[in-house]
Amino acid sequence: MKEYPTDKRKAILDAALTLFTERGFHGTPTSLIAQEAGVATGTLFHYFKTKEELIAALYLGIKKDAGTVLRYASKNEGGYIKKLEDVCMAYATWGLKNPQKIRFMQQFCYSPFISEKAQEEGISNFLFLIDQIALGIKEGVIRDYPPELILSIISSGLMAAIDVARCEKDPLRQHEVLESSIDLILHGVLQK
Amino acid sequence: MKEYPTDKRKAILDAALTLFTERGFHGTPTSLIAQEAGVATGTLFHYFKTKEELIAALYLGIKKDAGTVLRYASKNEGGYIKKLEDVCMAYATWGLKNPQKIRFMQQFCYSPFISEKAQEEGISNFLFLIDQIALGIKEGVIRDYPPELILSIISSGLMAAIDVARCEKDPLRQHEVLESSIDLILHGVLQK
Amino acid sequence: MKEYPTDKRKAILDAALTLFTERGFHGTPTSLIAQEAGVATGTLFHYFKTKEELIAALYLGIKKDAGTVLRYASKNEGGYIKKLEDVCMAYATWGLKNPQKIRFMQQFCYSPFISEKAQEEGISNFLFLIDQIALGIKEGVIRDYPPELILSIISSGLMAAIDVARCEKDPLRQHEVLESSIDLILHGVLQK
Amino acid sequence: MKEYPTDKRKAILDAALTLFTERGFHGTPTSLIAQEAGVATGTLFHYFKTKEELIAALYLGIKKDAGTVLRYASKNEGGYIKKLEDVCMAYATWGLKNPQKIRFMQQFCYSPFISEKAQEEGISNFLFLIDQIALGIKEGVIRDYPPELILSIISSGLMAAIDVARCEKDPLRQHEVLESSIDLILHGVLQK
DNA sequence: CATGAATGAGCATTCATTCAT
DNA sequence: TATGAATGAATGCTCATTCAT
Repeated sequence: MKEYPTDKRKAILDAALTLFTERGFHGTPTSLIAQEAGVATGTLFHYFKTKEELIAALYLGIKKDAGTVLRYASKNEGGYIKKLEDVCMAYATWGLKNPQKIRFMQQFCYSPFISEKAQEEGISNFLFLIDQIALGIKEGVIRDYPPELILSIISSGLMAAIDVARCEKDPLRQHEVLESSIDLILHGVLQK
Repeated sequence: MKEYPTDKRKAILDAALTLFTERGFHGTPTSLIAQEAGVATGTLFHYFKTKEELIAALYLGIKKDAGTVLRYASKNEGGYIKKLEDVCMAYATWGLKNPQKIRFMQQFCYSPFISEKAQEEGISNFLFLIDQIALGIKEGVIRDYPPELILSIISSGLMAAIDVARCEKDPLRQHEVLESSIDLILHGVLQK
Repeated sequence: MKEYPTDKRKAILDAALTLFTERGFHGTPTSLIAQEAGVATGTLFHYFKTKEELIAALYLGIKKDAGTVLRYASKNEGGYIKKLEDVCMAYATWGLKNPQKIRFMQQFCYSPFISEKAQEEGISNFLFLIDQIALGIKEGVIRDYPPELILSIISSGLMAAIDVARCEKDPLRQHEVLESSIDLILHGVLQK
Repeated sequence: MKEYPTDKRKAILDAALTLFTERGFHGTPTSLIAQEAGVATGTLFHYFKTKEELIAALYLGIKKDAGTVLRYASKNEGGYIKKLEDVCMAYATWGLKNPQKIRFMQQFCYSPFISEKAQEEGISNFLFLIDQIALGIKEGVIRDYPPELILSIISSGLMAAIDVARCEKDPLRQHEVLESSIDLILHGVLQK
């Protein structure tokens, strides 16, 4: 399905992202979103039939963003391990630069506000990583454990890493934290 | 009846835990909590001045629970590594057996509903682990990285492990998943 | 300040005035006001952010009403004393014809429900009378006492007069009471 | 009916007076009154069956207080006019020294919270003044107007005077204001 | 497409009052 | 007498959503 991004539609999504991360889903009235976006309350419901639909759209957009980053990074040159590291670093860096998006995902990935359909649709962006990991196992580069488990552990580790890195002010130190984290995480996952 | 004087406070907390995890914070009216707990709505506010205070009490109680489990496990016999494994397994097992408590923490640890004070108070139960990890580093058993980072990665990994394990029906399989996870996580953290 | 009197806004104010005087501020639920005004509860809060704001609006509106009556009467032809009598009679007559507005002011002028700001804003409508009294003193028509004190005594006397007059059924008798009262009050204030 | 004032009963009345004048009737929960009085919530309802009964008791007590002051002053030596002045000054002075009681009466004399019965019972303390005024008229000392009207104007004038006097800090100035006021008020009421 | 006034169900919280102890 | 935990009806206010313009 194609989307026709309008100024207003984007303004609403942007305002919603900021407000949701600052105040939570239920702490953010649609009227406030509309106001911050500079549109009328009715307009919001013109673009999104429901508040939940707005949430879902935001969720899927962010997941797609993240997926794009991952896919792009996985096309880098280099051996399997190098590529795996690059993918992790790309994801972590993206998360560090988009704190609102990360916070949004952290806040809502477990919440009942995200419908199952949206949940699954969001996950679909990451399924290709499962295949990559399965390949790594077959090639003897990655330890032989269920690929889904490995992916889960890696991604949750990266989320934690982003949180820790965000506590640092200095960008250099932030990068160091991410590198350390990726070393710690992958060291547990790789053979040898 | 007389032997077990109704602990209304506990009944409220229990009902709240179940309902919050099922329906989310804002999806759960206080009236419903009171009803499920078998008390009047006013009674709820007699024990908890505010809905938020109820949340905080729940949060802290669960954190304390988890802390107790950890502390108890860390007194086991055995070498440093064995103890670390035991602690991880104890925590993961507790999480698996208390899915509501884990879900609650997952849902609310990032949410704005938890005040900073409660947040910090909750974390305090885990600070002793930082010291343990620092000790491990000094003894050359654990890789030389910031202890806070290591703790973050371990605990987020365990949370992910619990999620994956919960997808399995067979308790044996569940245990296997936890063991695999702990292997994956600690392998990255330990020397050699 | 501009006002945009809407049908609904006015209906709410009218209903509130009646109900507040009949049942008191706290004895009047906003839901009842809305119902009597023929609007939804939400509509009331669309026009008045708060129940207190509704009160304040009512209070200021009535004060403004009264001020208008006074200013209009003070433009009458005639000597100073005649004008003073006219102003008093105009005010008392207005009060007698608008019993709800008078009762409202009596009930709420001392109450903590009226914010200080509203209080002062309300009084501002009457400040010009102070100047008039000061002028009378300078011209030797009014006895030499603090103008504020004289105004206080006159206006409280008029309020009492209205109360007494209201006990009469016959409009003629009511008017007589007012004339008697004004005679009694001004006789104490005027020279000679 | 006799009253058996207990420590607690008095403590409750005192606390109630202070709180009612500070926060209004409905702004003052019985629980707060009990707390300030240093008794349990149940105890308040032991002495006063109802919050309204407490109000009424307070109201009648204050009215009785005021009545006592008036009766006492009306027994002074001196001619009719001197006695009238004394009574007015005694009342005004009492009001100035008991601001809470005055404020309470101002707040509640028009409010629907005071039952008619209590209202009438309260007024009964002042009926003897009507007779006094009627006597004054018969003797040609007071102008020939309805005694109830004259009493209303005098007492409302005194209330206004108290309000104005309370704005002064210096007790001497306060007394001056009261004397001025009584002069202004009675000058309008007395013959020649 | 855009608006924003209007809606009314729903919710957190309060508080007078009761009653078992 | 005195207590204070318990009650639950009542209330101010919110907010997602609609719809006439």
